[in-house]
Amino acid sequence: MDAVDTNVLNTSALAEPGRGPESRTTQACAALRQDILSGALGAGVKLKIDQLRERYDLGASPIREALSLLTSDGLVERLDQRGFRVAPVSGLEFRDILKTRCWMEERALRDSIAAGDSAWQDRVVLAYYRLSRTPRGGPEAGDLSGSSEWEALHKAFHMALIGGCGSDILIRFCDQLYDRNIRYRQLSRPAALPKRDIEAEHKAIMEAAIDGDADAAVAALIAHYTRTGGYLEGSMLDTAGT
Amino acid sequence: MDAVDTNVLNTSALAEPGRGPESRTTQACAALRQDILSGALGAGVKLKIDQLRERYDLGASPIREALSLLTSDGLVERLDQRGFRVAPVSGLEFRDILKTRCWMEERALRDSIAAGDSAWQDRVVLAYYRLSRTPRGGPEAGDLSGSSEWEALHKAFHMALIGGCGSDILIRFCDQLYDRNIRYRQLSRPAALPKRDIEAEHKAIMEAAIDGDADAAVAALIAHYTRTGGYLEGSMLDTAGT
DNA sequence: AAATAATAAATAATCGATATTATGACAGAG
DNA sequence: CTCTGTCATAATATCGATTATTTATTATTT
Repeated sequence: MDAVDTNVLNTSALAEPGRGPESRTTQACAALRQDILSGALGAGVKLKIDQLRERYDLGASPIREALSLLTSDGLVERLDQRGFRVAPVSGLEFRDILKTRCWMEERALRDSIAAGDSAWQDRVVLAYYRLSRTPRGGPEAGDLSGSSEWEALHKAFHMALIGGCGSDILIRFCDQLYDRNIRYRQLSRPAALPKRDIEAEHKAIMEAAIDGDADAAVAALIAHYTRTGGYLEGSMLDTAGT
Repeated sequence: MDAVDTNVLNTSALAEPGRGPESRTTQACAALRQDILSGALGAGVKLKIDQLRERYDLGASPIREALSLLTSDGLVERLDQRGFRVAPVSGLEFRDILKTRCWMEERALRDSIAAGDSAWQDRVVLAYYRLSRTPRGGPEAGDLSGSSEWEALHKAFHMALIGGCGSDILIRFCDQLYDRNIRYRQLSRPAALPKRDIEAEHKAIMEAAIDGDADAAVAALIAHYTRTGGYLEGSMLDTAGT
């Protein structure tokens, strides 16, 4: 029996020298994802092919294919015969994402802890360590590129936490929801950030998880999410731009 | 002038009836989904563009785009620079689907019952009624087209059950998993079917749900799924492509 | 003879151009 | 003054052909 690895589109900008040249479609997909998640392409914005063609210096085919790939991830909307646009945001969807995410990640985290795999523990610790020693480079720095490295490590940490649950499907769903959630965080970045000690929260989650204290780990994780959620909810504005 | 629009029943998430003509991409997507779910395109089979181009009498672009759309639903796998193939099956994945699906649908069903929306109840009753009076037309009939109508109604019934949960995200995930699961059912169709009274199981689920008895409804639903799962597990053969 | 390199065939990915469709302005009727 | 239908414009969706890459085959070398 071979463990079939399901397709993972979430390439975190890893350029491997030895194997495989990236197709233009893959490039376009990564670039578009990046720009949507970072907010460079705002919610609801119409994605005209020619415009994107010029922006990324690519042909129309790879662009279209990349947009198609992103639609099922909920980042792009496909209006039949009317082109593509960045998926719009709404308070309703945000609450749905938050709720579903908390619930799914709780399950995944509990399963991971229950499995108690030592390799999993190692990955969690390592991911935490990398994250903790990387400055966020957030609003005060203003540099998106520095911040994007932090973003990657942050995601890696959270994915490592749930990575031992044994369900590829659950992991993939959480991955999708993580990405969809990021956009909402970007919407009110300056407001919510400085007030909390996020690193301490991460540490609490990590330690409880490694200790095998599922209840504490889950509580810390949920608090981590809902707290962010609360901030965002306050400073959310429905920018349904056409 | 010769716009022959083959109106295909779109099992996908959002489809507005009465609206303009379908794009070729949408047609291709529906046709491919149908053929993959029905098993006409077996698991792991390589999906060569030219081959599909001839099969559906379409250009390469719509085909590629349709395949890209199906990728994120887990029905098609995209090997960078090496084309597409039907997602392979495995016992591991089957168990993952079954487990995750039971767990997610339990949640969705409980939420739907808790919400207690009367419009939701109506939809459930209606869906059940339609399903119950439609013959399965399964292995003995051998007619796939008749059976595909039953398939559509069966899915509609199960989606109606969880449709009142209030979470679009959860509904979509369940939808995806339902489709992914169908393929496994097709793999061992003759063996598992005749032994049970599936209609009675549906009735039990429906009645408990309408009565507001969440525990009973969930128990019946889970039994419904795991029973099928057990049969399949027995007659499963790992036809791994590579 | 086995392993490696070179070549040929097949197929995927991409581009440029065309046909189709939606969008928005405008004129004319009610 | 509002509504309705028509037409010009912009954008999408699609096709046919070209280019790049992988896979299979054959030839060459140790």
